Order: sequence, then structure tokens, then C-alpha cells
Amino acid sequence: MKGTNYSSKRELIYSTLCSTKSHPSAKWVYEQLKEDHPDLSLGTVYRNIALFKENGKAVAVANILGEERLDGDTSAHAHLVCKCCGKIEDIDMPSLTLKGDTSGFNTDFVAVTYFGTCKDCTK
Amino acid sequence: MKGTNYSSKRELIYSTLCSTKSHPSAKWVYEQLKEDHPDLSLGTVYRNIALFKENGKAVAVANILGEERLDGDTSAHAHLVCKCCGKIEDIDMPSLTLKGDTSGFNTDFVAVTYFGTCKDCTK
DNA sequence: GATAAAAACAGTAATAATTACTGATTTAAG
DNA sequence: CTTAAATCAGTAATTATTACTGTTTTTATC
Repeated sequence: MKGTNYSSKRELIYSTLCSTKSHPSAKWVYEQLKEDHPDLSLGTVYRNIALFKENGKAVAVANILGEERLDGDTSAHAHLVCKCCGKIEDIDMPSLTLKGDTSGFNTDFVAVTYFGTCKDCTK
Repeated sequence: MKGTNYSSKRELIYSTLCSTKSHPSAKWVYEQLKEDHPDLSLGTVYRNIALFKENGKAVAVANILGEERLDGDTSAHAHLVCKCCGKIEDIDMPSLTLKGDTSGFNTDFVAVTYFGTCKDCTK
């Protein structure tokens, strides 16, 4: 069964994903690691990130310029996404008063994302 | 300047995008139209959808199985996304009590998305 | 309605993120 | 230790999306 064994590469990838608040892409994680771990394959990064998502240890925040951007912090928080420079920042999760009917729908995760232009790009 | 002229294809694409609540992909829009309009190019669909997004006439809701899913309804509402079958449904927008600091960030659009498993897939 | 410039298009080629495949390596358990 | 399953590196394949080129449509002006 997938994801059941220990794997040193998996540990590396996970800790790198969790080491930043930049909400990186899979490729960024790979590039951070490949210098110190030249025997790391980009496919391994993708495969493990897919496992993290399945297991609720990571979430996809947005797709920026064709790249899926990730977050290893799955605690409740919202995001500001700058459509100009692609920067993604954390903010506190707003309290949601649900009006819509989600009966019958089994919610795993709620994403609240503000799309717009960051302070730097507004200048 | 882009998007300034009338275009019959643009009208077609926009009305098709707005004709459904299925939150379709660009390819789906293309496939709906190509039978009655065999002289339509997939590139034209992509190009016009990019214009709609720039002009705030459409939004990307989620990326499901590598496909960007779209919504021509930009009124305030939230989405239920089933990770099992890829179905996306509308629900009323919850009221948000913002706790995070968005000062300096110029928000165009707020997305509220519930990820999980729909009733059919839960069976 | 002719005409000319800009915009939009079809058709195709190119790009690039992601996934799949294969044979080798690592892990877990007896 | 041994064996089977899991994981991996390296590479090939897939595919959504974008870019390019020559043609058609639209708009504005006459």
C-alpha cells in the first residue's frame, strides 16, 4: 500500500515544504533540495506531494501561471494571492457564517482566498 | 487593443460559458460549440476565456485533474468541490467576518471553496 | 459601400507542468 | 539473512495551455 513505509526522501520533501511560508511549487521544493541531494528526482517530489494531499498533510492553494502552489500548513487560515507577482500570503481565517446548504456534502477542507494586487504591485 | 472589437466567436463562447452551472473547462466549452460551429478553434476559446478573466467576466474556480474549471457567474457565491467525481456546485456565499489584515492588498475577488466528497460519491 | 488598419481568427507548432513506466534500491517483517 | 512490497531515479509520454503565422473579420473613415 502506498505511503505506508518510511522514506528519507519523503521526510526531506515534507520538511522543505513546511519550512517556508512562500507557498511553493513542486519544482521549487525540488530545486531547494537538489543541491544537497543530487540523487533526488522531480518525479519523487510530485509523487510525495500527491501523497501529502491525499493524506491531508498539504493543500493546493492556487494555480499561478500554470504552477500549482502548495501549503504544508493545513491549519485554518486564509490566503492573499497577488495576480500580478504571484505572491501568496497567509492571513487569519475569517469566521464563516454558513448560509449555503452543504447537507450531504462531506467537507474536508475550506479554502478562503482573496485574489487581487499586493501592496508592492500597487505602487 | 485586445478585447475591444465585437466578435461573434466571443459572444458564442461567453454565452456557452454562462449557459451552464457545471463550471466547465475550456475544452468542454469548445466541445459544446464545435458541432454547430466547426470553424471554431480551441485556441480561440482559451484566448477569449483569458480575456473574460482579465475583465472580471469569468473566474477560475478550481483545477480538477489538471483542468482549470471556470465560472461565468461572478456574483458572490461559494462552491462545493467533490474531489472524487470533480463535480462543482454553487452554494450561497457565507458572510465573512474578516480577522486577517488585508490593508495594502487590493482585493478583486474572494473565493470560498469547500473541498470534500459529494453525496453521490459518499454512497 | 469601398478601403485600410487593427483586431480576431483557424490551424498548427511549441511549451511545460505533470504523470507513467522500468529496472534498481530501500524498507519492513519474518 | 531473505523476501516481498514500497520507493526511487531516470526517462519517456501525456496533455493542458500558449505562441506563431498567414487569413478573415471588424471598425472607422472616406
